[in-house]
Amino acid sequence: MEDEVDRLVAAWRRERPDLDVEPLEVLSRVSRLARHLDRARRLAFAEVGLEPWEFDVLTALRRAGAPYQLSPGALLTQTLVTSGTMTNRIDRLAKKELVERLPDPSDRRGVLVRLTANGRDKADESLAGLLTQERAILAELSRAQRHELAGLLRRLTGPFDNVPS
Amino acid sequence: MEDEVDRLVAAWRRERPDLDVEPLEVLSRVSRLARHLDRARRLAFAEVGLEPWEFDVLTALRRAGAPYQLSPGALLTQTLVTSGTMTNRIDRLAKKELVERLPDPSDRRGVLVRLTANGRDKADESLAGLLTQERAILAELSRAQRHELAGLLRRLTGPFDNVPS
DNA sequence: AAAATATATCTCGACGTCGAGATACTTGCC
DNA sequence: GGCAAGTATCTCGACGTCGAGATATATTTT
Repeated sequence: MEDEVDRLVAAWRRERPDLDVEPLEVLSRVSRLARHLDRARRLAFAEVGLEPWEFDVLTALRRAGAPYQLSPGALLTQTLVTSGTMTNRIDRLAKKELVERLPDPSDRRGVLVRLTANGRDKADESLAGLLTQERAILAELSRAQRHELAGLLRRLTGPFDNVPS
Repeated sequence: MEDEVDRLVAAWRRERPDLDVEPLEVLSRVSRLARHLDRARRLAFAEVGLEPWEFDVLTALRRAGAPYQLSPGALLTQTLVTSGTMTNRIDRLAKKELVERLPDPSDRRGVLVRLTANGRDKADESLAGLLTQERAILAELSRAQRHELAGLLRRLTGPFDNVPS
């Protein structure tokens, strides 16, 4: 099946036959697919009354395991947002009583963000919904193909996730 | 090489062994990689004095071929933003004299957005820079692997790009 | 040919993100 | 111990996006 990137690449080959646009075959698809996924996730989470950004924060805490707490800094590296954004997110989640802020006992500069019981329920509930939706999207591929795809993507994300930047 | 998604998946398997989180192996990597790419692109374009969103619009017009014009609606489907956003983008690009708005002669509701000579130069210049950067990221993979990866991604983007939604 | 429906674009207020700088505490070095 | 450099978080103004509604024109229906 042809997609928008096939059309995009064909257009470049016509307009700029001097350039090798092969990299776009992979990376433009990644960007566009991510955008489609954002939209789809927004719809799925609306049923649970959550925004995608709320899901990202709540599930990062949920994954940490009991007592479901992390520093804002740890949340930054997991969610790939800036510090100002995270402060704002925590404020809003605290106002909805899905998380609470505690002083870090081992570092007085620091803070710990902890999931409330309510927040934990939301996290569990929304994860199940997300997985159902993602399974439908991935039904296009066989199990072996999904594994292959995951492996190839890991080679690209690895360098980003492992530099200190 | 392990990445953040490997850690994420391992954490879920520990916390929620009852759930099958295999879909995350693919789709979380897509979302995270897209976010890394956004950041990298922002840096690359800054050298040319462009924002990523400006690149997206200018190159869509450039690809259309002479006379380098498209309707706002056509730009919407290519860039995956909403109509209000596109109006705003065109306004700002017009103020910088990279594009101009013309009435559509065949539909008086419509408008055509056309690249100026200046805008065309910017588009060409920034595309070359982007490709250089993307080639570096993709150097992790062999030519055959890149082709394989592009093919698998196409199976996922195809359904999104071909529904009338 | 009038009415109803559909389409293309724009308007505008609400919202989330960014990012540079500020603050407060900690760590390493002399 | 005291000072310099480093680190964690927060503050806040600027900016871009969203999305529902408004407007104008096209197309279809009766």
